[in-house]
Amino acid sequence: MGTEKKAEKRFLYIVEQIREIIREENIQVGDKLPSERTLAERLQVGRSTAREALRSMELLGLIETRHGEGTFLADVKKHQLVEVLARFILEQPGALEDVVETRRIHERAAISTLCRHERTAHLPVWESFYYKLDENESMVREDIIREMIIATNNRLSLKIWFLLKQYSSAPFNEDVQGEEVPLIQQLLMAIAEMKEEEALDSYERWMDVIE
Amino acid sequence: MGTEKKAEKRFLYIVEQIREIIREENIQVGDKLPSERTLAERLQVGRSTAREALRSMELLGLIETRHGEGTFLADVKKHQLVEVLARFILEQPGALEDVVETRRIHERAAISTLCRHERTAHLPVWESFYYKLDENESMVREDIIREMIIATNNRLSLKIWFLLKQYSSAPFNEDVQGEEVPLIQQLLMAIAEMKEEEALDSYERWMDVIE
DNA sequence: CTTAATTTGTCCGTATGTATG
DNA sequence: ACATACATACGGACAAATTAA
Repeated sequence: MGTEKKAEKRFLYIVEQIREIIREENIQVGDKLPSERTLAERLQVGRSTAREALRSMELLGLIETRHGEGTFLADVKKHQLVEVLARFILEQPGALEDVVETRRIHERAAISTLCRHERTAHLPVWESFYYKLDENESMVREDIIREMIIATNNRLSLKIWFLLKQYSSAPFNEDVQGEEVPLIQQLLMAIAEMKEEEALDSYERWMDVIE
Repeated sequence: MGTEKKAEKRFLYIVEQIREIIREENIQVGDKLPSERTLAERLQVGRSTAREALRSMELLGLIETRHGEGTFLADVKKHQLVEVLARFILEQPGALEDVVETRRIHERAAISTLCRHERTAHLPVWESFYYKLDENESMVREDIIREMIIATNNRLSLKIWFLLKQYSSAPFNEDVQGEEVPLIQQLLMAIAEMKEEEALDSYERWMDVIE
């Protein structure tokens, strides 16, 4: 009753159960999870089994364990999984291109969405970006694109983008450089004017420059 | 020498070690890894510790373990991490709309890509679909769209789409019904003629009908 | 079909290092 | 300094599944 789900793997089931506990107890980011022994007892499994589930979640960056202190719900931005998985992915030919292309899919989609709605096309952020670029203020690429995806209000797309960004070799966390400035300004202007095609075109030329 | 990396966490270090073994022994996708006991002995750790590392890798989709049989190197393209992350995201309110929209993002991107390349725009599959629809043969929606994404040759996008499809409420596995037929035919025709805008427009109207 | 060996799945007891009060 | 709570780690034991003889 209630817990009748059939999971092929037990520890995957435990991961599910821990997720449920997090939800039921309304555990927020940074909060402490029940201890290993408590979890094991509550879920009616051995400590090793509970530990295997916890370790898996840790490698994914979902939780954070501190020796002698406890287990805590992690901020997703910890992304410990990235370094581990990136190495695996990079060893496979052709995979990196897929990652970059998929990242771009989400970026293009965000730009299209912005251009198609009055509200998102005229957010004060875009003007603010425009003037910062004009005044040669230091700006990071990923901040601009992140704002765009955030504005679309699709958190899943944002999450996927955030993940793919880490796999991308592109220097996304670097400052905007010389010849990019006018291209980004064109992009911002096109969004404000709701000219979708022009915006996407500026975007493509921007990407051609930095990669 | 060689293994002088300082890992805060032991099991992360073990994950690295296992990776090295995979590389050194030239273990290919589908091949069997050394048994847990062998690994533990080779890496000078307890079996529990080795298991925690293996389980972490399993949750990431890097390996596959079969009870009583052994541990095998998995195809990384399975990308189980997306699935795990997605489940966490889905608990947030409004997530379902995000899923549907994100799924559409990948579908639109595929259609755009198809229209922009001679090779993908003129695949025999599209003609075959067209005539099947004409002759009122039974066709499933997801088969058509899946073929489109496969044709773009972006396996990551395909994986994400496949995942999102499962969470979508849309009856994607059902047969194509009456009024959809002409819309899909328009879509297929537009792809063959490489008319991107027309194709996307047909796609939107198709989606409006079924959801 | 039976049996034995191998391997993963699970649990427990014990010992140790670390953080907190 | 001490006690408590917790994660870390090891190794043994047995169950369950698979494979091969």
